[in-house]
Amino acid sequence: MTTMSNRYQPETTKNRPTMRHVAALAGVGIKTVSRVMNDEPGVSEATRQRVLGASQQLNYQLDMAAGSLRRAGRQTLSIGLLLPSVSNPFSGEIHRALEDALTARGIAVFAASLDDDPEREKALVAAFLGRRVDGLVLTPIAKSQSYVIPEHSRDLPMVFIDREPVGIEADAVVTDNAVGAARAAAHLIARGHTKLAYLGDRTDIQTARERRRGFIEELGRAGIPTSVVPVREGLHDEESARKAAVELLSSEDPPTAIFSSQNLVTFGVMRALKELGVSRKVALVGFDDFTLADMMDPGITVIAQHPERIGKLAAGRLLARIDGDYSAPTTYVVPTELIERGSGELRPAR
Amino acid sequence: MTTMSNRYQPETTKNRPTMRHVAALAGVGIKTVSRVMNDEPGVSEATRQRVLGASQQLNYQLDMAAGSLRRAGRQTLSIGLLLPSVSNPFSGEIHRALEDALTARGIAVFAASLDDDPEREKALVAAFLGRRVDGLVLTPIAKSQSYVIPEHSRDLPMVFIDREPVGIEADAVVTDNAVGAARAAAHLIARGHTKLAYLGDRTDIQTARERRRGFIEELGRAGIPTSVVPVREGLHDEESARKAAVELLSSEDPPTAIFSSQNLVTFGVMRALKELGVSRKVALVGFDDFTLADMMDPGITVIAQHPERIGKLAAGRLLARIDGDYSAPTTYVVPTELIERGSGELRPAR
DNA sequence: CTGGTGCCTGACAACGATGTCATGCATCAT
DNA sequence: ATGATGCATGACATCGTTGTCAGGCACCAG
Repeated sequence: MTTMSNRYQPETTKNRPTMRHVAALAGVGIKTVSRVMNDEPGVSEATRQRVLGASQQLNYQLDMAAGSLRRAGRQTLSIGLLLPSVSNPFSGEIHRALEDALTARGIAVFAASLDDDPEREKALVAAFLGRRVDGLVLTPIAKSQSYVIPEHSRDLPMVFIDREPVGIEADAVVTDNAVGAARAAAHLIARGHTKLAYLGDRTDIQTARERRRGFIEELGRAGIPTSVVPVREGLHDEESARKAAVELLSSEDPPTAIFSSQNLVTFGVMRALKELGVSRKVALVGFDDFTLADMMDPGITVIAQHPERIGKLAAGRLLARIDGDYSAPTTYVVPTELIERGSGELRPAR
Repeated sequence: MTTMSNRYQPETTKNRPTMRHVAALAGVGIKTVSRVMNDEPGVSEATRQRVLGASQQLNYQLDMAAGSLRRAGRQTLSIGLLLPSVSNPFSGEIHRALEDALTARGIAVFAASLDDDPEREKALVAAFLGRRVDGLVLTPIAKSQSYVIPEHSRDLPMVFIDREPVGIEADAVVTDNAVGAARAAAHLIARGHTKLAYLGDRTDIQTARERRRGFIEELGRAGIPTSVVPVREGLHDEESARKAAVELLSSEDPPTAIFSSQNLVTFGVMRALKELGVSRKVALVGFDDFTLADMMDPGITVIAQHPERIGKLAAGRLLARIDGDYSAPTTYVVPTELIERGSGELRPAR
């Protein structure tokens, strides 16, 4: 019987109410509803209240996707964030700092993990782009980021974090890896060490290479022959690092100090030192801080990064680009901090 | 002169190419482009190749938001995830497990932190809803989640994690808090302890209350008068936990075993024990596992939760709901695991 | 009373895509 | 030759919203 009568009564249906439903209930045009929902001027207070009432009654909510389809500038108020892994504490800190800066502006964050997989990097970026994000914050892992050049030249805001991109000129926020590693070396040398060893991550990771470079160069500056310095690389997990450290420490001329380029490697070295009973004899400085480092015995001296600063800076750059900053791309370098806790202050046994 | 001629040449403009651009370049209708982009049948191979070529030349990418506006079911292939904090390792693990299950289906994840703020919970849920997510995974913190009833009754897939929702019947995936805490108590009692203490988080947190209940009830079952058991609550950070523990241990009749209900509390207790030099005298079992727990001296015995299982289960439920499972809401309980590392196996000093 | 000035308001097209449906063409059986 | 069949294709309406623009009404000055 009633063909049209209840067409706009979403309470009965399972469908979300739209502006038309609200407009019908309030007895106004949909454009007026749009004006009220967007706090635009030009609506009488009486009408405003009626619309607000109807919208609450129907539990109406603006569809941002539909809106941004038509709206000038087409912003979706969402950005894509690509991290090594969302379960990595370092990434988590960056994520959090970014989020804080962006939610203040009503921007939501798509987060995804790339697991050192270059293919995944491209696929996830494509997934973000398909969702029309207003910007990207990426930890690059693929050999080149030139695949995003088309988007970048269309002025899609884009900031790379932790590692600098290759094949594209874009903003980046990175840790001062080389300087941090050099500081670790200098710290150990100043404590009398001459037999230092470097234990590092896979060499295809830019930051790992930078850390090695900084460490080795500092040894060179101190006059230590760098060609004989033990360098063990390709360590990507705790166990391989532990083995490498045990091997090194059991050699005939073991190092008196170790620098580990990354958390998991540091953990592996700590295990090796404990296993061999030399935690208080062999010095250790690790790159990157970690929870409970001060509770170890001895406390672990580290070169601390500042993920929250990286996140905050990246968010700032991204927002500036979103707001129309067209200045030349820049790389921002966040300094590290050496935190003394004991393990790095051990002196070489005579 | 040429008014329309270069209207569809996005290479020259800063605008994203649309289907019309691709269609114009390939010399076909936009519906054909749509068919090709969506792998729909009914397109000759020759046409297909031509469209694919044009789309690659223009670097075209489907606009999912526009598509889902019209598409049946209106799926956006994105979900909202609300966590205590994205920088919290426990949350990170859940996030990661969820992501893995969802990206396999092409679903992207909006992640946000709520920082124990009930207002933020509502605001963030609203932000997700405005973006037309296909589902929600929420860690409830507000007193009641009845505010999402409208969405829930519109069949928006929704799974609560870590804590059960209040004021709404919906799927939930939680840790077996009471049983885990009881197991900790039983473990300590079996080692001869009769003077146990409980150090816990804020009592407005459901999981904290459950853990206390489980712990205390187990003491009761063992015949220990529960009214005199020291219970210190409202500890939300390391420092307050440390102070509480020092105070407790310095009292005239100190406990011989401590159960801490949460990581930060465990850390605080560890500090207190170390400070007072009783790490090897007072037993400790902490709820929730943490990195390097086995590297402490002694290793810290914990009731481990399984965040990855929670995430995986939650993802499974969400996908099932998205796929049209209309069965009654259920609460899934993930069991805990006691991991012996030393601190929980210490016996009371005679 | 008339014309001008604002303020509210809604009709309509458009955003970029997909669902529906009609059309054209080649192929095939009769 | 004729009608039926099936495939490939595109015109058009539509999704929920916003930009544009024109119309209506009240109010004021002359």
